[in-house]
Amino acid sequence: MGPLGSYLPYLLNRAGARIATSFGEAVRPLGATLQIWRVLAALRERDGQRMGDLSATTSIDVSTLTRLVDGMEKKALVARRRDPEDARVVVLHVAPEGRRLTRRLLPIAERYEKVALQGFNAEETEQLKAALRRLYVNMDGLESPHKARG
Amino acid sequence: MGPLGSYLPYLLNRAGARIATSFGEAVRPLGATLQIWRVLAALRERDGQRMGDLSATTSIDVSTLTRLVDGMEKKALVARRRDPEDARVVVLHVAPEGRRLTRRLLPIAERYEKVALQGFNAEETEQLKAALRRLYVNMDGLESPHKARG
DNA sequence: TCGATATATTTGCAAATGCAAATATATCAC
DNA sequence: GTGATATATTTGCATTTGCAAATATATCGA
Repeated sequence: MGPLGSYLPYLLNRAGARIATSFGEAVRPLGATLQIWRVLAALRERDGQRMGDLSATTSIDVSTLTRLVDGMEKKALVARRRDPEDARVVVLHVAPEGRRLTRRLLPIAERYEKVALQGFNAEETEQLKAALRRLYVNMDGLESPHKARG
Repeated sequence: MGPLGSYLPYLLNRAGARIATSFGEAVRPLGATLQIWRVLAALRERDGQRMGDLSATTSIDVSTLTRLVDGMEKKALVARRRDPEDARVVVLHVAPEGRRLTRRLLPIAERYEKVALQGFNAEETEQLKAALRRLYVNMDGLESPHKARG
């Protein structure tokens, strides 16, 4: 077995952590964080998601999400609404302030995409993304049984 | 722009976080953590590294590393030694208990490598690893100026 | 040798995280 | 309808994290 730098988990986690940290720094001046961006991006895709759905699509733990949304509500980025169909459910809607912030975050996200993938052509990019999705799914086989995720 | 799941930072960070968490769970029964494994793997590659070097090769912040090493010393996995050449420097050496643990962790690491890369052939695997290294380096271009890393 | 500056590590502290327990509501069996 | 069980969210709490300040040692220049 080779050095640490040849292990996939290391390479993957290292790259993932770095891009996350770096992105976080980039959006801080706008009063945002990586997690806020994820929630906004998820809601942009489909507004009015419930906490549980958001947790799944953003990969943010529900308990963390609760507190994150607390903060986002205070900033008027989103609004919680009780689902009238099922009062256990809370659905989240983007507020005007949230849409405004999303518009400002999008170019940053695009820039990150571009810089991170510098030197990758379209095919390589798609291959990489496909590999990352595949890998994520492969990990199902290792997840502890009781808390498998979507 | 597409949904969250088409953004590279998201895909990357998600996969990286998942493999890290999962690996962490797998080694917990042995009293280890992902970070402990990283330090041991780094020392296995080269024993007697200084804190700063270890921080760089493992991507663990030095302050975190200090506390991590505190714990590892208590478990007799490693031993700190003051460098006689330069008393500012602390070098870390694996202890017998640490070697023993490393031997038990190696097969787990190999298994993770295998399962995560299920369905990837040798070429695809190398492509992915190369892409992750390249990506990591690309991020240099976005890092905030004052704290660039090796 | 003394002071100034540089480098290496540790400590202080506050924020983020995630598990488990608590709470709230729903649904099912009877 | 009532109690038991299931589902959704929040809260409690302990751990992890990383930045910034503090400490320790080294080196350089006068």
